[in-house]
Amino acid sequence: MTRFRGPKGTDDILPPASRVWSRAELTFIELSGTYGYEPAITPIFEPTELFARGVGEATEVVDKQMYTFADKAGRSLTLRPEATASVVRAVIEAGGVHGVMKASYWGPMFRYERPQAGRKRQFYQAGVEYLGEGAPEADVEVIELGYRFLQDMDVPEVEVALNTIGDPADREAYRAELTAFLQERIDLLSEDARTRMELNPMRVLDSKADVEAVAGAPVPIDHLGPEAFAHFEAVKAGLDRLDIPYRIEPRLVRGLDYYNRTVWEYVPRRYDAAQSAVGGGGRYDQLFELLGGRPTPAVGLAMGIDRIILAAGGDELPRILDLFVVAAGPAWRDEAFAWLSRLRHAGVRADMALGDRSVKAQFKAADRRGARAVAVVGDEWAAGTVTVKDLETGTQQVIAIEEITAWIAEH
RNA sequence: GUGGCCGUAGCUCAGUCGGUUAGAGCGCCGGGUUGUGGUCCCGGAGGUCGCGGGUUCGAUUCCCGUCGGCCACCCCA
Repeated sequence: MTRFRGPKGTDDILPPASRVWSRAELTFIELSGTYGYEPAITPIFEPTELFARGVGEATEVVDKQMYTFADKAGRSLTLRPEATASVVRAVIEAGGVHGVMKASYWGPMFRYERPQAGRKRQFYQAGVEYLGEGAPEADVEVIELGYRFLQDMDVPEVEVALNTIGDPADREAYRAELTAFLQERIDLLSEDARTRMELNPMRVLDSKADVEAVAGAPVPIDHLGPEAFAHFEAVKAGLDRLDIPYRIEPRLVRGLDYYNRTVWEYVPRRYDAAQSAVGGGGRYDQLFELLGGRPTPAVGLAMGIDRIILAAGGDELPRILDLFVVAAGPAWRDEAFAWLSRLRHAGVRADMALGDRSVKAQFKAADRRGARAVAVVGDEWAAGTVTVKDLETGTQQVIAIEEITAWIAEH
């Protein structure tokens, strides 16, 4: 009998390690809720064409990283490599944005790549999309939200790498200038860079193989039209007012074609893996039109949950149980189990060890299962009392059964 | 997709210059006589030495393939 294994590049996240993931999900939902975002739940697969057009034919993601398959009717479908295209498609389909819409999402994404630490074929992103708002404060708000999320997740020393790539009209002139520059140095460029020069010359700027060749290259931030320039100035001023530290990174361009103006990434300084960005985002004012909708300004971000958990480091897991019920002997098991049920109905996070186990073994289980306290059901039950012990301090006392929730609240 | 390193208990790893009973630490289970964890002591369970093939009297050890992991490039969250 061959043992099964999970597919290459996938991770199983089991208890108790999944506690950290639950915490990340709850934290994100809570935080984005505070900023007024509500969940958008869209399919995990879409017509292949949506990503080809939305994300961009010339991007690596579309070119070679998609999980594409045909369904039984012969339709070409693709497991989503990112969520923005789906959310925008869904909103257009529902009639577009009237006023603004603030959507959040959480879930698995899929890219066919050679796996590495922090780079899985199925990975998890949490993100928000601020739709229908062109004001620079929207960019500021979204950047701040991602930054706060990383703080709440205890990722140390996060830096915001910030740039602007201007508007499409700004880029036409710039593109010609950049291409000319690259043409002069074509001998110094890597093979990758040469082919990329044709399709998407801006992407050569952040190629690690070409840092030297590209050192003096013209950069989009120096080729902004007046509106894009003013927008970027406002974004910077807004970040300053909110005390969000950032660093201008003129060569940051990002690999998804739909971005314009503001783009950024979050880079934790102490997380020195190659896959260093734990989140990123940008403005994408042309995407709605590109996908057949009305012109709608928008800005959004995506946070890489796998990488955030890696970057936060392996600290100890939180305790998840308020109370562990211990039966003083086999005679007390039924009573204890019934009481456990009542405790749970009352909202106490409680558990007990089942089966015939010694008191000692039950205490041990309480500790290992992450309980903060133990309650012993035994002879004192007849007097309407239980013995409770705080496992963190080691103190113990006898209390009335109905006082248990109050006691838990105090400990 | 390219190049490199690696794959022995649940985890981290040692080991066999090819030889018959494969080890440690941690973890897990039990015990140290009465109903008390996290420390200590004792005992126990647990291994197709990733998988397939080849060489050999004999392979976990050598060779090839394959699958998986890691690292760099690449890509991006």
